[in-house]
Amino acid sequence: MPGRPRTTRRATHSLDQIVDTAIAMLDRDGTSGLTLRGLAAELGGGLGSIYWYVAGKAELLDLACDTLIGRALTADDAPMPPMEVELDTDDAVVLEAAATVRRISLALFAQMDEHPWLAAQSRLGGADRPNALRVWEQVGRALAAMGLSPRQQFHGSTAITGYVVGVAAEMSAQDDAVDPTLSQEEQLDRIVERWQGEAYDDLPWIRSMADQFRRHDDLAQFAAGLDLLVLGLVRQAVSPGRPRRPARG
Amino acid sequence: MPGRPRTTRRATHSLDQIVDTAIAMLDRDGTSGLTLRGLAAELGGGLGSIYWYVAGKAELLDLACDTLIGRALTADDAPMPPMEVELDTDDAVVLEAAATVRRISLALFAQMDEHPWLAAQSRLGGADRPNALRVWEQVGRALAAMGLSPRQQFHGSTAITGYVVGVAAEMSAQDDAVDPTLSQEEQLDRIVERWQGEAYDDLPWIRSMADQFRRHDDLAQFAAGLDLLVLGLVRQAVSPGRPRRPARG
DNA sequence: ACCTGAACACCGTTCAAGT
DNA sequence: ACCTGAACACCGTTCAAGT
Repeated sequence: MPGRPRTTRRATHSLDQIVDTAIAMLDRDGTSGLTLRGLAAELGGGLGSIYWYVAGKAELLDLACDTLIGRALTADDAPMPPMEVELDTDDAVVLEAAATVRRISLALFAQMDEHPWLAAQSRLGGADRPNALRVWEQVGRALAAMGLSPRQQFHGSTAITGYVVGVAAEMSAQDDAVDPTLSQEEQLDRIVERWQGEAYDDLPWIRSMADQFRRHDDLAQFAAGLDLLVLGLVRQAVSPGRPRRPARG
Repeated sequence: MPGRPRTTRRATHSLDQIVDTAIAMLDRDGTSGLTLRGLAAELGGGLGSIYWYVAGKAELLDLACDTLIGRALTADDAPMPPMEVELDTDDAVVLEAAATVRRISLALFAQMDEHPWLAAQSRLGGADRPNALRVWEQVGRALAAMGLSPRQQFHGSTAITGYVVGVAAEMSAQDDAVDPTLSQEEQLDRIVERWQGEAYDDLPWIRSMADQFRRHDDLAQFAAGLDLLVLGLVRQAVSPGRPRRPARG
């Protein structure tokens, strides 16, 4: 790994500028559309100079991902749809922890919704992604505050992070699959049309979902499954017959 | 899309052979290690002949993925860890549907565990993946049999499929991140060691998970989160105040 | 300390030519 | 109908040479 610039004396680039431009290119052209040559051209510099700032394309992608995950960590404007399931407890600490898990997950989803290439790149585990680790930390702390056992904390944190990345990736891939020149409306029509073909004759359930699919909302869909997980975690936390959570602090 | 071979008269290749060899290469070398030149060499033929069977690398990957998903659909040897949560209902139809969702999910996970490149490629939605669509269909039918509303079926099916792909992808990525020449034991040690470094000084929760992580089991971890989702779906199905599910048949 | 661009070793894809 | 391999248009990465 090359050194990061300590002084900006003669630099015409900066790491931040490179990463920001890379993110803009990724948003426009997708992961395979990000090219080091293209990036150099966009930056108005030579191809090789990028290598003074990052070790290669993989590290550049790591940085781009972690930058956006970092924005999710500090975002306070992520949409927060109301919970549709009853958590069925009045334990304020548990409820607050559940709200924290929801808030982080929804903020992550908002970034992955805005940047359709992100979910597929998001190894939230794995080192050299400091902000991803911070996501894990915050989810884990919330589950600990709920009073879950260490084992439940461990399993619960991977369930939440896996769910977020997986559902976002599926949704992003679905959007990629259709002609992007069409309107949102027409894309949905095109897919539902395909479901009427004879290839789907033995997939009646998918066909029956045409109505749901036509008026579906990615955010509501994401939140619905998330809340199933949150509900399950809260049930574990308040289930009788288990030792109470330790006092905080 | 080129035609598929109707006769095998003079063919030295077949589509099945190409896909199977590609899967073997993917297992050995990963997604970026699968090369059309390498594949041609392994098949003992020319580079161009592959293009008579598949339109390109993307279609080859689609076929490889869908082949393995198809194996998950017919597998009856996938490990089935017992449920650790109480479903708290004796409705036989609901319990059977829950078992079906669990069985499909665990069979998919088994494939993704065995083929670490699979999860990252798995757009389960999206057409031109017939077996993936069949997974969706089967999960959806089970949720319908539970008596969930169409909206709950729709949200539930994306939650399950998203969870499976997401958790499997995270676990596969984690395994990639460490030196594969080391033993399983040593890889875990290496990661936990890193957690003791000062970079993790403000990530105390992650550090506290060292014990859990050292003796973790991917399958148990996957099943634990899956069961949270299944529990949530069953709660929705049996919650009072909703119209009963229609009789079957 | 930071930048440049030619050079290298690869890719996936195409296609005229074969059998 | 099926196969071949040279040719093309790209990649990411390296590195000697610049300022």
